[in-house]
Amino acid sequence: MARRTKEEAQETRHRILDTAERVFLKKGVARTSLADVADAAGVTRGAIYWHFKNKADLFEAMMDRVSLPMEAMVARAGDKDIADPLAYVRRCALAVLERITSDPQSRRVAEISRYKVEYADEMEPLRARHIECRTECLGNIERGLRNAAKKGLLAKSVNPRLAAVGLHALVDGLITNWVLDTKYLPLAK
Amino acid sequence: MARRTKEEAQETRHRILDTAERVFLKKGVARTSLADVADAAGVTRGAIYWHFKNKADLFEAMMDRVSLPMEAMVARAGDKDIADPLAYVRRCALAVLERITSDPQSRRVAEISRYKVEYADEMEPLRARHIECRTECLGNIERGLRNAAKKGLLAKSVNPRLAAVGLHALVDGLITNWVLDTKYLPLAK
DNA sequence: TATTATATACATTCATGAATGTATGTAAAC
DNA sequence: GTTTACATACATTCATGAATGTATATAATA
Repeated sequence: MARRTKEEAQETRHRILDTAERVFLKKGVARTSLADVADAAGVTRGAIYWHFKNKADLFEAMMDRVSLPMEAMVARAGDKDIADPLAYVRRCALAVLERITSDPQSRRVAEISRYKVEYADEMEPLRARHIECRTECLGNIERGLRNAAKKGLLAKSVNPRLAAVGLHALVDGLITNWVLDTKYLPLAK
Repeated sequence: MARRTKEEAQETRHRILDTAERVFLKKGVARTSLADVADAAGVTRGAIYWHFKNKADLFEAMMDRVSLPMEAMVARAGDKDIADPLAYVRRCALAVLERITSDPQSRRVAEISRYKVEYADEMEPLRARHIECRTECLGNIERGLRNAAKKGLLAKSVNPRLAAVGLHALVDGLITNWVLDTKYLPLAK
């Protein structure tokens, strides 16, 4: 096929990513071949190999589209200059839940990352990245809670570390279980 | 090879299951072929196909070995004749965490079920079973909390349903994250 | 401005290597 | 003698990655 203009190329790239999301969700990452994605996207494998190195690379790009913004939000929870850190942490947690439940793309990706991919072999690096991200996230929450305690906004009896771990686990568990089927109804909190 | 006695056959069956655990954990379920499992277990694929229908069947049998006992324990949380239902629920949660952290087999299977398998295609039935099990588990916890409230052991301001969902999500999240790397330290609670 | 060169954005083809399920063989247990 | 508990062999079906083809956008040049 003829060469496309740069904008058209970006368009196909995004189409491939969108399609990968849907196919991965349906068949699981391991069982979908790049031919599956290509067919569903109306291109050939050649196009995919042009834009991405391999399936792991495609997967990573797909994840980054939604996880990077989320990470950015949580990243500021530990900032010193936030007036009410406790409220910020709370809003963070709620915002993440709200986003997952309202934005279909976020929901799809969350479901894929929890039920449709195996963190082994060539996906192993993703696992490392996941751990790293979580560690950072926990650190930010902990710092936020510590700041809150300093300002007298949080009882000093609570261990910031354990509270951070607990909150994180709770949110993570809620997402994991809500994504499983939407009748689980967590939005209340 | 020569025919084995019935006990020997059961032994092979268990060996296959044990081996599958380790190989699934290492390579992920989708990427391990039955030949991989057979080689590691010192048998041929013929043996596996004799004892199990296919990979999904093998996987299910492997899961059942550890999940069935756990389910049984939680199943009694809703019983009417328990003296302190709140304490029982609490002990249940702690027992599950204790088991996962102390029993290597439970830990392996937990890690597999969370990070090394994709719930899609022929594994889809497992997803349905997972949902069903969770629903039942939530129901039991909720009943337990409701019984506790009736006995005045629990403040009536807490919504039993939401509390059950929250507790379940918390435990689930803790397991999910502890299994990721053991330095996460949840045992405190 | 017209021409040319080159990098781009794919499509097509091919070689290779699994993985699966089944069918069949076989020797010992029962 | 028959069934059991496997091993072996085979046919079929993908999936991958690389190699190659090709037409055009774009930039450089004249």
